[in-house]
Amino acid sequence: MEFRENEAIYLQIAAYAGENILLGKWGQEDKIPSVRELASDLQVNPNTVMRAYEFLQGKEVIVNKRGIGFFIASDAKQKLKAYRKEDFLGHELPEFFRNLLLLEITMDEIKTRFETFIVENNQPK
Amino acid sequence: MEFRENEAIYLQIAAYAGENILLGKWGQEDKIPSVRELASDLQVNPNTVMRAYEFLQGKEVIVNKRGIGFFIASDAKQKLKAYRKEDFLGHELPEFFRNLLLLEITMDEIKTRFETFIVENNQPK
Amino acid sequence: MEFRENEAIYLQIAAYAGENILLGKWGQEDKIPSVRELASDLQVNPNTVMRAYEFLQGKEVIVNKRGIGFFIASDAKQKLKAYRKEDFLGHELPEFFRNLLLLEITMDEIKTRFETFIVENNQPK
Amino acid sequence: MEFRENEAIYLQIAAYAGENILLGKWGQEDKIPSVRELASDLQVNPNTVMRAYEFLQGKEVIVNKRGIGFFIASDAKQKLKAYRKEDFLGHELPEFFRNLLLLEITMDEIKTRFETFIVENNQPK
DNA sequence: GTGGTCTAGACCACC
DNA sequence: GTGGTCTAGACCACA
Repeated sequence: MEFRENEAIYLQIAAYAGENILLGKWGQEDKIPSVRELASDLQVNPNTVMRAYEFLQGKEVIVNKRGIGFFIASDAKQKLKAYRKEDFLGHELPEFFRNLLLLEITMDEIKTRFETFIVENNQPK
Repeated sequence: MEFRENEAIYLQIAAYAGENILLGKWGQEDKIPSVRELASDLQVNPNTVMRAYEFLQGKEVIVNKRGIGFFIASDAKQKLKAYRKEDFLGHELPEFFRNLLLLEITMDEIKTRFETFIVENNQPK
Repeated sequence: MEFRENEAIYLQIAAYAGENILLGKWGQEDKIPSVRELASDLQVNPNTVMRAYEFLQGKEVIVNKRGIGFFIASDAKQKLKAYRKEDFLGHELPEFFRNLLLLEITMDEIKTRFETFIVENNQPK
Repeated sequence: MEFRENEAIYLQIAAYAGENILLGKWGQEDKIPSVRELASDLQVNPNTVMRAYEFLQGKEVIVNKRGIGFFIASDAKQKLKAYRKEDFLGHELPEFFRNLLLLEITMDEIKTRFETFIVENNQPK
C-alpha cells in the first residue's frame, strides 16, 4: 500500500480499515489483523498502526478484547456509514454545489458523467 | 472568519481570496488588502496572510508590486477557474461518485437537493 | 460475569472470589471451583483463572492440595478483612474525603445516600 | 513529580493537569505549558506529554490553537467536575458503601474520621 | 516558537 | 501470542 503525502499515515490506515469494513471484506464481529501483522504488511511501524486502531476504537468502530486482539464492533458498518453521511451531506455536498455554480457546470453534465463512471467501474474483478 | 480545524489556515485564507476573485468582489487588476490589513481583519498573524499571498503568487493569481502591494493578475479569474475545474473533474468528482454509491444516494436525490440549494442561496444580500 | 475494561481480568476474578469468601458463599475450608470449571463459567481462558488463584494463594487466602484442588484457608475471612481494612483506611478513605471536598458533597448527603443504599440492597434473594 | 508504577504516566499527567484546572492554578482559557516545556519539567519524553494533552483534548477539556499552543477550554472546570461526579456517584460511592458493610464500619466512624481529615488538611502552607 | 507524525526499539502486563 | 506504554530522536508544517 502506498500512502499519500499530505495526509497522516495513521489516518490513511484507519480509512483503509474503514473501507474494508464498509465493503464487507472484514466481516462484522471478526478479528482484524493484529497490530504487528498489519504493520509488517503495510511496511510501517507498529506504533503507526496502533494509532490508527486507537482512532477507530475512539469512534467505537472496533473494540479490543484484552490479550486477544481487535474486533469489529457489531454495528461498525452503520456507524461508519452514519459518520460518512453526516460529513457528506453537511460539508461535501454544499461545497460540491458551490463548485457547480462557480464553474458553471450543469446538473445534466454531472448526470452524464455519473453514468459513464458507473459503466467504467461497475464490472470489477 | 472561522477556520476549519483540519486545514492549514493559510490555505483557507488563500481559498477565501480565490472566492473573492471568482465572485468578482475583488475586481481584475485591483489592489487587494494589504497583508497587515487582512491579518487584523481575520485575526491572524500577518505571517500567515503572507504565506497565503505567496501561495497565490506562486500560482500567478496575484502579483506583487514592491512597496505598493499585491494586485490581482489580469487573467486571474480564468486561471483560478482552470485550476479548480481540473481539480474538480480529476479528483473531487470521482470521489463524489464513489460516495454516492457507498452511501446509496441516488442522482435524483442530488438533483432535488441541488434545486433546494439554489433557492436557499440565490437571494444574497 | 462482565469485566471492567481498565482492570486486569485476573484481578477482577480474584476480587470476585474474595467476595464469595467474605460473604460466606464459599465456606471456610471448602474446596473452591476448579480452574477449568470457573473458567468455563466466567467465559475466560483457564490461564486467567489460574493467575487469579495464584494471586490469592500468594496472599495465603487459598491453599492448593496437589491433584485435588484449591481450598479456602482456615483463616481466610480474617485475612481478607485485614487486607481490605488496611487498604480502605490507608488509601480509599483519604481519597474519598478529597473527592467529597472537590465535588462539594456534604457528609449529610452521603449519609442519606447510604440509607437509601441499605434499603435497596438489604433484601437479597 | 513522581509517578505511580501501576498507572500509565500519560494518564497521571492528564490527572495532574486536571487537578491544576480544578484548583484554579491554571485559569480558565489560559495557555497551558507547551508540550516540550512540561516534558522537561516532569522529566518525561515529549511524546508522553503529547498523549496526555491528546487525551484531555478528546475530553474537550483543553483546545489547541494551531502553532500557538494548548488552552484551557472555557467550560473545562464544569466538564471535569461532571466527569468526576459521574464516576464518583456511579462507581466509587456504591463500592464505598459495600466496603462499609463488609468491613463493619459505621457511618459515625466515617464522620469522625472526616472531621479529623478536615482539621489535618485544611491549614495547608 | 508551537504541535503533529513517524521510526526504531525496548519492556511490560495480560490472555 | 496480544495490546499498551515509553523513550530517544528525527523531520515537518504552521504561526
